[in-house]
Amino acid sequence: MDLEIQRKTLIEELGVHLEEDNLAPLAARILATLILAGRRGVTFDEMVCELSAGKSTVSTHLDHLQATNRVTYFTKPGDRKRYFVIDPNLILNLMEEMITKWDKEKRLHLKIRAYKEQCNCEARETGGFQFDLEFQEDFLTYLEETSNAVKKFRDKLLSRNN
Amino acid sequence: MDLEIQRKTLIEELGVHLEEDNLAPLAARILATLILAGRRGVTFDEMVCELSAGKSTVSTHLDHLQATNRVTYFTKPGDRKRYFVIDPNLILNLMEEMITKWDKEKRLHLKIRAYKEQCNCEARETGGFQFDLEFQEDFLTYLEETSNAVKKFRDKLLSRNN
DNA sequence: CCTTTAGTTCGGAAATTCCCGAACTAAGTG
DNA sequence: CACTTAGTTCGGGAATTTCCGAACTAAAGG
Repeated sequence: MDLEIQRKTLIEELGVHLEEDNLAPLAARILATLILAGRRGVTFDEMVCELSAGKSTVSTHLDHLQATNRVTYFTKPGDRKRYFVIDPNLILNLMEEMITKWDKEKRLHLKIRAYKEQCNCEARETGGFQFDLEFQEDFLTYLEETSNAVKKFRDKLLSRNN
Repeated sequence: MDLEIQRKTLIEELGVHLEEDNLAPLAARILATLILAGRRGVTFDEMVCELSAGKSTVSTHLDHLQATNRVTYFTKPGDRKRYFVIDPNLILNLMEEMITKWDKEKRLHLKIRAYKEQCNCEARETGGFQFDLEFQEDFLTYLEETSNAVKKFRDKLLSRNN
C-alpha cells in the first residue's frame, strides 16, 4: 500500500525535523506518529509495535511529552487503553514557550546592559574602554517585536477559540 | 572587583540559557563571553585561560560558531592574534535561521496535509476514518504569520542598515 | 484467585556528545 | 636556523543521553 509507505516516510522526515528542538530521536518519532494519526489517537502498544521500541522507552517519552504540554490522551468507555493524541492546544503551548524563553532572554540582556553601563561609567573617569550599547538595544527590540508578533497571533487564536 | 564577579555570573547565566539552542556547554560560554566583551573582542588565548578549557576545544567550537554565522573576528595590523567578536549581523542571521526552519516546517505540513487528504479521499468510499485537517491548517497559518512577523522586522533592520 | 491487559520503575548497556592533551603546522622573531 | 606565537588536527576518554529488558503494579476478566 502506497499510502503506508508515504506515512512511514513522513514520520521519519518529520521526526528528524522535530529532533531539532531538543527531542530524543524516539520522542520525535512518537510526536510525528501522533501528528500523522490525528484525532483517532494511537495506543501505547501501537507505538511500541510501530516504532519497534521498548515499552519503557515509550512510557518515559510519553511522560515527558505530556509534562511539556505536547501530548494528551483520551479513553473510550469500556476500553482500558489510552488513545494518545497531540495536545489540542499544542500551537498555543508552543507560542507560550517561545514567549517565556524570549522574556527570560530579555531580562538577561537588560542585566547585561546594566553591567555595561556601569563599566562605562567607571571607565569614563580612567579613560578606559567604552562599551557600545547598540547591540543590546537592538537585541532588546528584536525580542520585544518578535515576542509581540507572536502574542498578537496567540490572542487571535485565543479569541477564536473563545 | 565587584564588576568582575558580575561579569562571571552573567557569563554563566547567559551560558546556561544559550545551551538551550543546541550549543555545547563550552560553546555557549564562548558566545556569552563574546557578548559580554563587546567590540573590543576576545583573543583565543584569553578564552582558553578564562574558561579554563583546552585549546582544541576552543578551536573546534570557534570553528562551529563561525560556520553558523554567530561569530567573526578582526585583526590589528602588526598583531598576529585574532580578536573574536559576535557577528555584527547576529540578529539578522538568527532571524534568517528561524525563517528557514519555519519554511522547512511549512513544506512538511503541506506534505502531511496532502497525505491526509489522499487518505480521506480513499476512505470516503469505504466509509473509513476521516482526518480532521484543522490542525494542519492552523499550524500552517501559525507558521505563516510568525514567519511574516519576523520577516517584517528583518526588513526593517535591513533598511535601517541600508 | 488466577490470568490478562496496560502500562511503570529501575538498573544498566549502548551510543553519542563533549572535551582534553599531545603532536603538529604555519607565520613571524632574533 | 632555532624559537616563540597562534593556533589546528587527531586519537582517545569521560560524561551524558538514549534506550532497553526484567521485574513490578494496578485494574479488569473469567
